[in-house]
Order: sequence, then structure tokens, then C-alpha cells
Amino acid sequence: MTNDTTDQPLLRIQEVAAETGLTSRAIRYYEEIGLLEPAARSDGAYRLFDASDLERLRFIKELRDDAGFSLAQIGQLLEDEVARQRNRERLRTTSEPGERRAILQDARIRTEQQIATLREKRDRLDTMIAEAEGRLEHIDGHLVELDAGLEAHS
Amino acid sequence: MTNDTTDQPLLRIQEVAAETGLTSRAIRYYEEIGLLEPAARSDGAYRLFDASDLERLRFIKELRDDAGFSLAQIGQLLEDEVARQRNRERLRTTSEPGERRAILQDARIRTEQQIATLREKRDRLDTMIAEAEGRLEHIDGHLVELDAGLEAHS
DNA sequence: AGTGACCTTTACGTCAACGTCAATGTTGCG
DNA sequence: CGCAACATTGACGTTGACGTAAAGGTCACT
Repeated sequence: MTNDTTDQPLLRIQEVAAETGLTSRAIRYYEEIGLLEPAARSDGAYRLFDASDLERLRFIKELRDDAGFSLAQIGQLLEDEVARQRNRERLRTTSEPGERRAILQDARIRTEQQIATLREKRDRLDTMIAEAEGRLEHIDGHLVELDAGLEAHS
Repeated sequence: MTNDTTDQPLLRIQEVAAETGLTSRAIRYYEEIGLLEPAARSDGAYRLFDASDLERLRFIKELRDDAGFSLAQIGQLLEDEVARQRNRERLRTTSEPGERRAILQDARIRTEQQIATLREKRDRLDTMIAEAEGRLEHIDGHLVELDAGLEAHS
């Protein structure tokens, strides 16, 4: 069937940095504060990252840059790294359907929570946009009023 | 006509803090980095804030908390304080229509710029939401697949 | 086996955005 | 006028999110 002994190409930190747009330092820092654990280490102690690590790092960067969350908030929002490692292992080892289902359900809940949090933030932005549009119309009102005054004067 | 010798009630810093949800320290800091200049000072040197100051501070807080902008970015986005003081004065003194029109046009441009910036940020959030929804459907796909397997098995 | 490019940990430095004293002055009420 | 509550300007401290330099190992290649 499907080959799940995935022989993924593992990347070293600088390649990951180039790929994600983060710095090596930032990546190490994220590990330090528990945002991710690289998939493996080399015989020497080089950090080795797999595709899932890259995905996670890209997501972290988006949450930081685009959504403007703090790393602490991102930690809350993301599955904690301990559980992620556990599930990564469990999904590879077990093919017991109940187990797989539980893991997937777990991921589903978290993803829905993430969507809710993102929507909240977007809604607040929408409110701010609406307010700004209100100010714009207010200004336009004054401008029209001014023009009316000029017209009446001529 | 309209009474423009507005005798506004001026607030002291702690009242402003209570009103806006900022701390006194933060408000002083915003002044320090040039985000706003209180409308007046008392005989002693107490800072005194008017309604326009409150509005500006509330906007700053929203930009910081809800939109996640840095104070530097907020400084860019807001009319710089020097111009604001100048315009505040000019709008009160001059009733020359050309002058008033210029000031209003100026405010209009800035407000439109603010709206554009906010929309950019909202669009990036929308993209992230769409991506998260994609992940959700991906998970659901796996779940359905799993259920199908179970069903076929029974 | 040697070399250059990359990696490791450790540790101190930095910048933003304030918090927190300390020493002193101001307001307004009885 | 006396006093409590609030204000002022320094100035130093703190936290988050890294930057940067030092002292040394590792990898891949010749």
C-alpha cells in the first residue's frame, strides 16, 4: 500500500532559514521556548528538519508577521510540541483506526480553534476599517458643506 | 452660528488612562516618542487632554492591540503630531474656505491611506483563514477515508 | 588527513515598550 | 494653611524577541 516509512530529505538549519525567511537564530530561539522540536539530530548534533517542521515554521512566521501574534500567543494557538511529537510517532506506528481517528479529531479541534482566533482578529480589523470609513465620510461631509457654502456665495 | 471657542472639559492623565485603558506611563511614553502632544498644560505642569486627544489615544490603542502595529508603524500611519497641532490651530482660527479645504483634503488623504493599510492586513488574515480552512478540509478528508475503511470492513 | 563551510552551545548585547521607584511639585478641599 | 491625592521629571529595571561574537565541533570533499 502506501509507503509510510517516509524517507524524507532532512534539511539543516541554514537551508530551513533560506526556505522560510527566518534566521537561524530565530529558529533556535523558537526551539528554546518550546515552539518546535526539529525532527532529528545528526550524528554530530546538527539539527535536522523535515517537511512538517517547515510547514510549522512557515505558519509561525505568518502568525507573527501577518496576524501580529506574540510568540506566547502562538504557543497557545499551536499544538504544544510534546503532543506533536507524540502524535507524529503514533501516526507512523499505529494503524489502529480508533487511534488514528482520535489523533485526527484532536488536530481538527485545534485547527477550528485557530480559525476562530483568526476570525476574531479579522473582525476587529473590519471594525476598525468601518470606523475609518466613517471618519472618511465625516470629512467628506465637511468638504461638501464647504463647497455648498462657496457655491451659495457665488 | 456655531460656537467654536469650544470650552472643552480637559482631563488629567489618570482620568485619560481610566477612559482609554492605557496606563499613565504609556501615555507619557507616547508623548515622548512623538505620538501625541496633550492639548494643554496646567499652571503647574499637569498634562491636560481634550476630546481629540482621547480619540487619538483610543485609535493608537486599537492599532496596537487589535491590528498589532508597532508604535513606529503607528507613527507613520498617524498624522504627525506637529501637523496635527498646526491644523488644530488653523481650523480654529481661520475661516478662510481655501485654507479649511486644504486641511480637510489633507486629512482625507491620510484617512484613505489608513484604510488601505488596514485592508492589506485584513486581506492577509483572510488568506491565513483560508489556508487554515484548507487544512481543516484535509483533516476531514482523512477522517472520511477512515470511516469509509471501517464501513467497508463491517 | 586537511580544509573551508557549516554547525553547536554559551553568553553577553540590543531595541521596543513600557514598569517602577525616588525625589519633588501641584491641586483642591476642610 | 495643611494635608491627601495626584502630578512632574529623571533614571534605572524588565520582558520579549531576537543579534552577535567567542570557542569550539562536524561534514563533505579532495
